[in-house]
Amino acid sequence: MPIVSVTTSSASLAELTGRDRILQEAAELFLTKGYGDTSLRDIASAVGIQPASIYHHFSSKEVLFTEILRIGIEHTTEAFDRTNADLNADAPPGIALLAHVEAHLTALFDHGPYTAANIVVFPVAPDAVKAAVVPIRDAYEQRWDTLLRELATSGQLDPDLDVRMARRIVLGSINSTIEWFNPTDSQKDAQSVTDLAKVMTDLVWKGIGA
Amino acid sequence: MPIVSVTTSSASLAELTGRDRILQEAAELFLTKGYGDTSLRDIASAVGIQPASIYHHFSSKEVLFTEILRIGIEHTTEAFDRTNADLNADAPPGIALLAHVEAHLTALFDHGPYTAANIVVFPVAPDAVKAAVVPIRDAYEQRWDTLLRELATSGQLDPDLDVRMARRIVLGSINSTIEWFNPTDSQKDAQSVTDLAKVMTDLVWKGIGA
DNA sequence: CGTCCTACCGAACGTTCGTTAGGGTGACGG
DNA sequence: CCGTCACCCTAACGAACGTTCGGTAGGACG
Repeated sequence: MPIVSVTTSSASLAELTGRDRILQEAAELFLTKGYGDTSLRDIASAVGIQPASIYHHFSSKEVLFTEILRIGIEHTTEAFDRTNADLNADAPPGIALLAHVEAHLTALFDHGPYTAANIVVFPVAPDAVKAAVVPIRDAYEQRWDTLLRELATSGQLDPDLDVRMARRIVLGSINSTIEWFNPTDSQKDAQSVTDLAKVMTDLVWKGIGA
Repeated sequence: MPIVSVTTSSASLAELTGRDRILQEAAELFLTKGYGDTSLRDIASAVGIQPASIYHHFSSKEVLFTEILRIGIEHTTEAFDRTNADLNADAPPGIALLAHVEAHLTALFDHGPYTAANIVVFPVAPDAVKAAVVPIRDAYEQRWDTLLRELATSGQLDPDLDVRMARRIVLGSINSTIEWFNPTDSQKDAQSVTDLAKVMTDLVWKGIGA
């Protein structure tokens, strides 16, 4: 059971109350304007409350931001574990990678600002926030290390690539898609997250060369 | 001739004077703490001058930051063009990609904060800064589009991958290395930028699958 | 009815912010 | 030798910042 309830992605903004509403609006603002340029007055006015009211739910701006990052990682970690549970034990290794890439990307685009903030804003976050979040990040990254190590020992991964470096490259590559991929613009470029996952898995697995 | 002189990477911090010194220190601070959490007083004290003195060289904080991003792109663009000029016309396509990946990565790690800020801080930069920088970014990205289109028309690129998307994936992948790669820590993990370029080129070209 | 507790408010606190005004000093060209 | 300019200074401005404090409306519970 999670320490803090996590808002489901299906809940619309207006349905949220109090604390969850603050988290949602704050996450969106932090993501677009960064930490330092987002004031508690910005957040409060987006929610429709007074700045002082935020302190009823969070003891400081840093704590609020840390909680946002934590929720984002929690979403992603749960998606990873769910995928692991769903995966057939004797599934081909390419399938396992694809499934986890898709799970990661789905978490990334479904829970929008929470997960995205971990990639976009975390690198320039205050040291105190970083320190609080790093352990949770590590736990998630170790899941990937385990996955990639299994692929390597089963001979399906280039042995010249050490696992930690491979994980960094793979996660870095798929994370970088948040800078340009938008699952909601269903224009002619129309691509679902599933399509993106396929493309990105192909990239890291087979490359783009013909 | 560039509008503004660009500091060479070999110049040490102490050698720089006035304006260049401000740019260097500001770039480092922006990169680590973000835009909003870096004050002009922070920058001034790092340089060893008074906050007001910055206004002799830059008309505002936004202009200073914009100039840093501009210099970073300029470095990268020049590295791209230099590589193009050096490349033998009949070089194999794999070599061309490798050369440009290496040029990009070298620019990324050689001119540290200037180029890195474009990846780390730009996404959360103030709108005015973004608007000023986007055109210069586009010019660089179009160089990559041209390169990838040449690889595609010569049949060496997966035809299912459209050029713009391929460019985003390739640049996103290699840019994401700044989050973890450090060329200066010559520990057992010792790897030069050249080594990294080789690995990243292999990734986007052939993938990590065995 | 009295007593909590949750969720919020209005007002203010001290601090820090980006920015401006105006002055000084040393190097250099006429 | 005088002006000009580059470069930096001190001092201060109003605005905005994170945060604190005392208070209040309303529901739950005895």
